Amino acid sequence: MQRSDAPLTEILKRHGMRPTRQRLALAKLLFAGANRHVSAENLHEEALRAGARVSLATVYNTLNQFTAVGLLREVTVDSNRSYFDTNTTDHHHLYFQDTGRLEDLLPSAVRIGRLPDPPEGTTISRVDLVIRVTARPD
Amino acid sequence: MQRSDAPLTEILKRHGMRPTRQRLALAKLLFAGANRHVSAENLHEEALRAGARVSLATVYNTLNQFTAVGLLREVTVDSNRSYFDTNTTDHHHLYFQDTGRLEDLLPSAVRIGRLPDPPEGTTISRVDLVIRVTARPD
DNA sequence: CGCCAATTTGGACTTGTTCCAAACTACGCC
DNA sequence: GGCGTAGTTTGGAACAAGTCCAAATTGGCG
Repeated sequence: MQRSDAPLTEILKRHGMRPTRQRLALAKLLFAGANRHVSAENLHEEALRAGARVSLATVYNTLNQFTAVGLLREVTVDSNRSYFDTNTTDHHHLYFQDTGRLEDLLPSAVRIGRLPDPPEGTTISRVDLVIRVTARPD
Repeated sequence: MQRSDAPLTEILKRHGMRPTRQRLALAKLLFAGANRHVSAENLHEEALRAGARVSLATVYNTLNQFTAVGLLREVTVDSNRSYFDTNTTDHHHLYFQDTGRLEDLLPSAVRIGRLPDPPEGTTISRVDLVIRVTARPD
């Protein structure tokens, strides 16, 4: 936390969270570079490897809090593990079923021509499109 | 199993499964009427209510087997529960986040204009589109 | 009918995630 | 700078969905 986590600190504060050591460490891993997709276990290991002392429970808490305030988006591609995406803008996903890798697709890569109107009394909260690919057998 | 499960028996045989009492009971619930979306717990309860003695383990086995042979399709909309869809043709889903209800969308209801080419060495195995709706706050 | 491989089953187990009560810490206040 | 307190973290227990397993059962063929 020595140098220039000022922006991260600001982001946390702006969303009503105290900039604790743990949250800053995780935020740094999540938001320092390019967009990423992480699972809780996954991020926990990475944090430990990076020397941050954070419990798995806190990683779960933090991922959920970040998601609640819109810093992350949950992606549902695997029915027994949650993934979180640092890219919260409108886009789609490419999922490599063999490896579990998840990749963003620019919204421009997919054109969704028409959507049905949502049923009476409901609004569309989100449209998720996932292209699942496997290694070509050959 | 008294009357006319012949077609169901046939379907099971055709897919290399013995038409056991349990599989016939589950198949009847799944394929007797309109298309449906079920979870394991869900189908298990229903089977018990209908008087079929089936263990939860068998429900899991059967759903997985049916999926493996293409009688069912797994739908991933909730990261901590699996849903199975009796409609295995090309279509999309409407998901009511408040209630967990899942509904089919005819392929004609959504037009996907363009898909990206799959990465080198991979083939698209499936394209899943889920429209998530919530009760309109008002 | 009798046999054998396929199937079912209850219960133990695993894995992902949440809960909880106790310990810790950020931060506004004097 | 210390203090108090509400917010946070934590390890471990608890939970839930799903799989595994070895023993018991059963479908189908000869």
